[in-house]
Amino acid sequence: MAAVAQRSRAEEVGTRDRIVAAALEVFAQKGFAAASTREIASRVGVNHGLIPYYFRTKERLWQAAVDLAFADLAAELEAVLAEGAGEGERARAGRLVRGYVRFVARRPAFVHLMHDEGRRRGPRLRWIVDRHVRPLFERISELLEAVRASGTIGVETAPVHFFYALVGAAGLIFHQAEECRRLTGVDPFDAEVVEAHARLVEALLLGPEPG
Amino acid sequence: MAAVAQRSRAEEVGTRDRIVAAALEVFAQKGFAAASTREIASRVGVNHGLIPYYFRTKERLWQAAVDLAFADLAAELEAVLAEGAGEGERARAGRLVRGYVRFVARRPAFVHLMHDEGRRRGPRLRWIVDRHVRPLFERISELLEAVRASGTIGVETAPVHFFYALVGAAGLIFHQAEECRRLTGVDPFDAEVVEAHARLVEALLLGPEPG
DNA sequence: AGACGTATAAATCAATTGTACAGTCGGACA
DNA sequence: TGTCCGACTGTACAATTGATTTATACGTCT
Repeated sequence: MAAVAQRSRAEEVGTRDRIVAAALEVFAQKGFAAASTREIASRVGVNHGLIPYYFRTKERLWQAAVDLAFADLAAELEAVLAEGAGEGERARAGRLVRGYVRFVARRPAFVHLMHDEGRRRGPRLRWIVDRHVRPLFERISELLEAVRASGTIGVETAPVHFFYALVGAAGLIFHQAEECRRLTGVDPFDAEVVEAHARLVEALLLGPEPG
Repeated sequence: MAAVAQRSRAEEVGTRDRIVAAALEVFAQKGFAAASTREIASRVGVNHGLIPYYFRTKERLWQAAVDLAFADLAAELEAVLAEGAGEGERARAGRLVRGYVRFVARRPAFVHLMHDEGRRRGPRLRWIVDRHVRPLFERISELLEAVRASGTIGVETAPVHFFYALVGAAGLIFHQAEECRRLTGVDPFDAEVVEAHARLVEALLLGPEPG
């Protein structure tokens, strides 16, 4: 029942999971269309025939990779909001924003994936929005709405603007990290740079902390 | 010397230019790797052998398309800043931000291109940064710096953060327009939505207009 | 009118891709 | 010990790709 691989029981990770992890990296780097299942298999060091074997199609492999990325994000946000339980809305929103910035800095594959898929109509967009993005959007919108009600932010703007302004301001520097390095010499993934960006995005979106 | 096409001199546009324009669309939609020169040629209605004939390689065609996109942006920003000549730094920066938002709404191909190429090291990134992005970055940084000096914005943050926060907040909703539609039902390219987004981004980055 | 060069088309090539398939190996269980 | 089944490999195939080459048609200049 354990379904341990024949090859060497020393590796507890399981070939399938390693394929998914590699797929996330490659899909993030190249985008869905340009990513090749052969490269993914080659990174794991297995035969490329294993991909149709485990996942049937490239698309299903992609779904598994996306599930992995979003599970990671959900865990991060959960933890961040749990830490701030009992605090005011502004403080919790601040935690959320900073937590999101740190997350995309730690897992740039997530931003790459979203920037790749969010722009093309098709079954993959439908799948990712309905399964992953919508719950996230509603959760974040709720919180932003609460902060807005407390008066820090201008009143007349629809939540969708805040959402994309937040996600865009938070993520682009990491999505285009290579450009940023070439352009300014700054490495966005440097710990201090990440923190500076987190503080800036928080300040831009939520205004100065009261008190 | 006029090099008018043989086929029908009625179309003054020239096959080559029409290929470049189509290439910009296709590269923006699919990304460099996934875009096929055959589809580009097919959109124009010419044989795909014409692309190596005019441009030698796919990469050079891409460069021509990028030049076209940035020429468009430069003209827009030039016009916007000319309009605001003589105004204060805050007002000019406001014009710039709103102008940029309107531009990416009008020419989403620009954002798509940048989001695609800004993330991968390689000759295309070097080319686009050195040729197009750096002048833009310096121009915008200058203006933001001037505004910052006037005190509206927090002092301790490096320009690179503002730059990517601005570009990200301004562009993402248009880059991921399909996602936005699916997620919220809102069409980002609707004129009123564009204006609302422009106002929001201006307010977030530059603070309330003094006076 | 004839030569020439440019613009376009058609056919072709080698490389890469996702997927299908047939086989091999090794442990579990009888 | 022998059979079975899941994990894995290697090969093959059709489709698509960027690029090369060859052929054709038209305008221009002499």
